[in-house]
Amino acid sequence: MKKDHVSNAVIRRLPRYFRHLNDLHDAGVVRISSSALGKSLGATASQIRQDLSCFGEFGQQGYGYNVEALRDEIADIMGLNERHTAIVLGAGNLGRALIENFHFARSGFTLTAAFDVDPAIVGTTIGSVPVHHADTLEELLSRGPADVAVLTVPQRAAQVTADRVTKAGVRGIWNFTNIELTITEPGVIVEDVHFADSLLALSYMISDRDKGN
Amino acid sequence: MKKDHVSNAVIRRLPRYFRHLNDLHDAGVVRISSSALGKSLGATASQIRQDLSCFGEFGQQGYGYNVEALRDEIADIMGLNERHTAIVLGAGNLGRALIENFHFARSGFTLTAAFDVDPAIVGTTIGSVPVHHADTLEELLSRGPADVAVLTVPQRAAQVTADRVTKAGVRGIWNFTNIELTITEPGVIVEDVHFADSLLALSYMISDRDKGN
DNA sequence: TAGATTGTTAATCGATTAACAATC
DNA sequence: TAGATTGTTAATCGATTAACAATC
Repeated sequence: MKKDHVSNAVIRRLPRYFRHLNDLHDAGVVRISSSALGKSLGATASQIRQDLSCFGEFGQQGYGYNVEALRDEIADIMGLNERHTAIVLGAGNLGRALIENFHFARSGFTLTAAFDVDPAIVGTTIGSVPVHHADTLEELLSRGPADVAVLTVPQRAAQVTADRVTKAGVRGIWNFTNIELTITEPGVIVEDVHFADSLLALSYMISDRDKGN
Repeated sequence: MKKDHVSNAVIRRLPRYFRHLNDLHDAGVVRISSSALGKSLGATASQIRQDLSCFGEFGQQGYGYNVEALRDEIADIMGLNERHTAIVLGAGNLGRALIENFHFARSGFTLTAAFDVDPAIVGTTIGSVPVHHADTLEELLSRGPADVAVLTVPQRAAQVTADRVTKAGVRGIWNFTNIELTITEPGVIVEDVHFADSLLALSYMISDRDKGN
């Protein structure tokens, strides 16, 4: 039974299901049961069935799930077929690395442009993505809007840039700065990729906490 | 009352507390109550007090918390003062971007070396970090071990490299590849930074799910 | 002292797991 | 048909929130 609200925990598991089903498909697996899928993912069969039931009924009693069909369903649920577009704000090291190496298309995104202020790179092309001057952001977005802005600007420019780009109609910000963004525009989603938080969590987990006791 | 097991949810919130307390400290704030802290973080006072109580008693009735002292306590809890070391495996675009831009020291880490197979960069230095040939990984780690390996190699090299480096005594892997690593060495922690998962979650959240209904 | 705020215990809420009738 | 496995309802578990006595 389709749910109208899906919890964040479920949403975060979808990409993993997708990735795993892709691997299974590539390996030639045609069908899989929730318990087999659960075993290979380190989850319970119950959880997988519950998760999927948020979106519809994709299995068949006595058979399980068709790997390819389920993968395609999950892709569709995640919006992979909606031809989302993205722009990169800040074509420094990280921005450049993402443009050159991250496969946006595999997540259903088309990278249409990058923006920077450095005269040395404005006007150039990274991969096949043109780098425009940040001053032209609003103008270019008014002509061709983008769904998501990849925020890879320096910390100090993060909030201002986020303000500009949300005002210009972007619906999501993929935030690689370590800044906690404040969004005034309603309905805009911020997805944080806080490297430092991640490394600190790892630091905690490898630390010797029992020194004293 | 100190807990011996701390839930993952709590651990993931610590870096955010730390960051926020740092900002407050920089802004000259000396003391703060759990309710004020909660308000500015978008959390309940209860949650903050519960979270902190996992590690000890850092507040004072009628007063609240000393911002600097609490920040330092949290830093210590996360292992920021343990002088952890890290190496980077794979000095391509992403590895290079991390070396040049990510402030490892702010998370308590010292970057001691990078490794790659590309003869064009082996022997060079990125920032102040020397790039060694991957063949010398075991030898160099046996002389000077590292706590964490930053895994920024190509997908196909991910599992083999993880195997090598865990065998060589690394205790944590900061995994930037999109591979689900299998770790045989006991006690090794993998912290995944799955860009694609993050972007897909964002894709889901900005998608029009009500098209049909 | 009076007011404020802690740490902790109890209550609630939500997410995960188990159980099972339905059915391929 | 018999066995397998689903989708869903119920039970359990864990995490968040509320309440409050202790006390600075």
